[in-house]
Amino acid sequence: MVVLSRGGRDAASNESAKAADIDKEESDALFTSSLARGLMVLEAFAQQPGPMSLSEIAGIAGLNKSAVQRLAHTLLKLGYLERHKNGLTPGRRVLDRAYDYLKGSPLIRRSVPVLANLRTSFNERVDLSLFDDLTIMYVSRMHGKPEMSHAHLIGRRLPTYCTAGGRAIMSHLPESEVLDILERSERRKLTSRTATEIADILSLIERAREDGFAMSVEELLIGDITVAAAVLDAKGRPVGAVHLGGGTGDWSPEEFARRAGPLALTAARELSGD
Amino acid sequence: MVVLSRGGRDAASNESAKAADIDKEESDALFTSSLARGLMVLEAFAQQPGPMSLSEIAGIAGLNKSAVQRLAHTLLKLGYLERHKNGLTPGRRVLDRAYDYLKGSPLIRRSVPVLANLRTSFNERVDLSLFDDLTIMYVSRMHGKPEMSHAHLIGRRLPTYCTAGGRAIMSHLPESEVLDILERSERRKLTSRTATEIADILSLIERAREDGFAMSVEELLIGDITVAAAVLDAKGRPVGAVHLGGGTGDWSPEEFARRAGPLALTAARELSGD
DNA sequence: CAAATCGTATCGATATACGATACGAACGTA
DNA sequence: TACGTTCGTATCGTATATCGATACGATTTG
Repeated sequence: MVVLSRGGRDAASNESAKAADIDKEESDALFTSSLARGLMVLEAFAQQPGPMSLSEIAGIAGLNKSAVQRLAHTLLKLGYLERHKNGLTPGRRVLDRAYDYLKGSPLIRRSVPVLANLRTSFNERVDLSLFDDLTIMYVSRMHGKPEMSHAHLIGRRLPTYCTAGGRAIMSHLPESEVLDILERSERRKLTSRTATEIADILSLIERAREDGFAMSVEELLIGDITVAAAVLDAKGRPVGAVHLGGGTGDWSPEEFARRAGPLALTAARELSGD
Repeated sequence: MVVLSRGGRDAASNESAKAADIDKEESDALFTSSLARGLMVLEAFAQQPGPMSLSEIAGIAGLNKSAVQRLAHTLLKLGYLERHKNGLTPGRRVLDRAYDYLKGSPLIRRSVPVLANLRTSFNERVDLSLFDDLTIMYVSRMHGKPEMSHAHLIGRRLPTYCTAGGRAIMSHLPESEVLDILERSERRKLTSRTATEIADILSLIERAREDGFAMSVEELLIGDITVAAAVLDAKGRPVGAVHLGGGTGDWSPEEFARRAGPLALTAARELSGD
């Protein structure tokens, strides 16, 4: 019997917890729940970034105190947790694992020179994101003008439905899959200009399909304008996007699209076809 | 009984495996070895970044095939591993955990504007690293001139003994601790100019103690020159370093020290004392 | 000073992870 | 075509490692 309380599971993964998943896991002889529970302890810090006590972790992860005691003890010893004065925090070891991921990814490896060149020819923010269902995850950033670098950390996730990158990606997906994503997305207005109606988003995606790149003007952050083009794998499936970002103070949307769009598209094509 | 084969343990952690650790772990009722074994599966990718089969993982991690089958199955389901055509690779979930770490760290949070300003006033590479015994780990980078950005990824570790940051950090440690670090370090010549003799390194550290910052000229990479100052916690213990890097084509070591040294020191002080 | 909460330690029961084994598919070679 | 290897996957009886209730001293809080 695999004991995975609903609360803990939902807390851990925001998207992949469809209704059927739980049934699957319950009848899964190969599933090692000790490992899953240990990871739940780490995942608790997604909900509360700061230091936490064992009981707090237990509450968020949906585990009893004894389990958290043992699992945290183990993670502490292995460096995946660290002891601070106010409680436990994630440990530096997690960055080692992230490094392994980045180092092992051919896409990310190849992207370094391409993005660096892109930043040379266009002195603005350059990002690479990976497609992951309802979110896109930022994995690489080359800063443009320092005044525009609001803290974007590696591993940050943003919604697929309202980002330029997400829409560029969706423009390479079949309609049914796009609708599935949009319907499952919690489409909130992050700014007053965020497109949240499915019809509106579909027409923006259609536009992106024609242009080869997508644009988002102040939909995530006032003052920010982003253009993005999708990176495809060998089979033509979108796996990520190249983003170029600038400030509305420096650019009109039309100018930005004219200048940045083709650059993003070229770079994305260069990275495509692993 | 905690079954942790020597090979697997060593593979996983390069520094914290002192002789006593194994005895400790053997008589540790709280240690959850299933969790540890699961993490060993992930840690295998530190040795071989690319896609691996179950057997390959088993070989590197020092686990039998059945264990890897179950653990990998679990990690796969949770997103910590991904399936590629040639085998398994780390999954995007590991980047989520890294994000939690970065987001939860007050030092890293505070460093973003400071490093951005630093890059404004000094148009070269700016890094933040964290001290971790024999290595320092890079956690933040602001790129300078694109032509100088060789791929430095988040989570990369470099030796403490031969980096400017490491020596800046050691200049704030008691002599006994410095000697301990130097003696346990495998001091190799990474370039012809790498300082490897303990006496030489100690005098460089002494120099750093006087100046407030350390310098490393082509000790890691020919053509590269780095200056760094240590970031201290509230108790005055070094926790990391601010690095400024430039090219030997653009700077003489003396010029670079005169210009970059004080900037690194100021930034490091600004980040100190949490 | 009492109550709550912290981290830590102990321990018996049993659910759980273990690992040997088997099987079909895919691949490369003879 | 046939064979040998290695892959991923599935099964299962057993031993034990994990479980979770419980207890304790130290701190903190009201």
